[in-house]
Amino acid sequence: MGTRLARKPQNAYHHGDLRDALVHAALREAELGGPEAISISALAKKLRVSQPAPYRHFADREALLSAVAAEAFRQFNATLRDAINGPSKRTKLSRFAQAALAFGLRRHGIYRLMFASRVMACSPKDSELHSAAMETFALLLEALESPAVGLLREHHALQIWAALHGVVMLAEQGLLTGQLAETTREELLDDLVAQIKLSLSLAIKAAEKGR
Amino acid sequence: MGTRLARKPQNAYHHGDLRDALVHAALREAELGGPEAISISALAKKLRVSQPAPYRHFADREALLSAVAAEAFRQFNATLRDAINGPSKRTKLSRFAQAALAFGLRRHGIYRLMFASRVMACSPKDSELHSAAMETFALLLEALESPAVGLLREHHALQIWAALHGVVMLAEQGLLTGQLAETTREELLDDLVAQIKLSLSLAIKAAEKGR
DNA sequence: AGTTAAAAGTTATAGCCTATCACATTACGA
DNA sequence: TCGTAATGTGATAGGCTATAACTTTTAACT
Repeated sequence: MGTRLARKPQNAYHHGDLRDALVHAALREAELGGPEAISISALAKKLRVSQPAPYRHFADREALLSAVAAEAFRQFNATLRDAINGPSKRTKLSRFAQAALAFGLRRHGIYRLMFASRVMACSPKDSELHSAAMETFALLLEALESPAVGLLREHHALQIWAALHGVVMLAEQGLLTGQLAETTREELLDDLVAQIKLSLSLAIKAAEKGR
Repeated sequence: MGTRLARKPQNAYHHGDLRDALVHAALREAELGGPEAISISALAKKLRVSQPAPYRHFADREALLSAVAAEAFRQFNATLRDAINGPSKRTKLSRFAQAALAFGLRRHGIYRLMFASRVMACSPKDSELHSAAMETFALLLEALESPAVGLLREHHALQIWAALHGVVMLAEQGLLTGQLAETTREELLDDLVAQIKLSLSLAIKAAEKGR
């Protein structure tokens, strides 16, 4: 599927499915250059459409970025779901972590777009972006496989989430390239998961003793 | 010190210290709007200088951002150093973590600039930016107060660094505002520090047993 | 089927931004 | 003191976002 053709009308005037075509073309751009590589006018040119046409579908550039980020989150979620459900000797959480790291490094332009804070911060709670991101969190909770409930469970999920995100961000910036080789990254992650699992079990024991 | 005046020449033609003035004015802009709020021409206007003048001091916008990020790292480092050396009942590491989180949240525009990956990735190893960031890492190592040596020490430092960075990033994006209140953040951090300390001591014991 | 309003696309244009060119002025070392 | 490097200026090219006014389809209602 090369140029993402229109569905019904091949007539010159109406593109047919410009909105979708824009999102996917933008995703391809971001793949390499990150969010700042997305230019509305460049996309219009590439899709053989007049420069202001995209504004029929998106209020402004931010709105497009938001839609692209939402799509990226959906792909991210699909990957994570596969990792969780797929077979492995390791724990679900470990598979989740490795998959997230791999996604973040392999598709780092997109990953950066997903977490470009303005996009997340400016989009309202009911947006598709927000709900897609929430689903990611739900997947993490699922991967956690913890008997803990309520706040404790969420608390630990957040810790893992933060640590994971931090590793990806640092790895992308080459801050992990000091004396530490690339192989260290996966090791680092496994350590991290093991460590959090440990402290999680300790916390649960403490909580049980408490009540 | 309002407008960051020239040092010697008050004559209209030469500004005197335009480079420095640009960096600090840009830092003020980024304080609110992050890296994307920095516009060379806007800065030139604000400093009463012609629009192309900044290009005498910076090859392009990226170069300016890089210099600004370096200055931001220096301020970050100063804050962290104070936190480490200052008095507190808590551990050095805890103080370090709390200070880093506070900086990241209070000055989140700047923090985002510091870790805007293109800036870091594109700047060469010998740049002032890179060395400033390395000093941050050195401070973390100092705060760690661990008897561990070599790779193990660095390994744990990286884990903390990543987790900390992750928490800041997530907090900035409001991803921590679900059911979890703001007070949870500090708690989260302390848990995180405690947990890492724990696993660190375990790892050291294991290493000692190993040799 | 015919009319009409909404949806989706077009050309033209304004305004901001980056960046480069050629030229002017000042600072400072030989 | 003389000249060159450093620093600043006006002019200009080109890209991008965004809006306005106009045109062409689509499809919805009678």
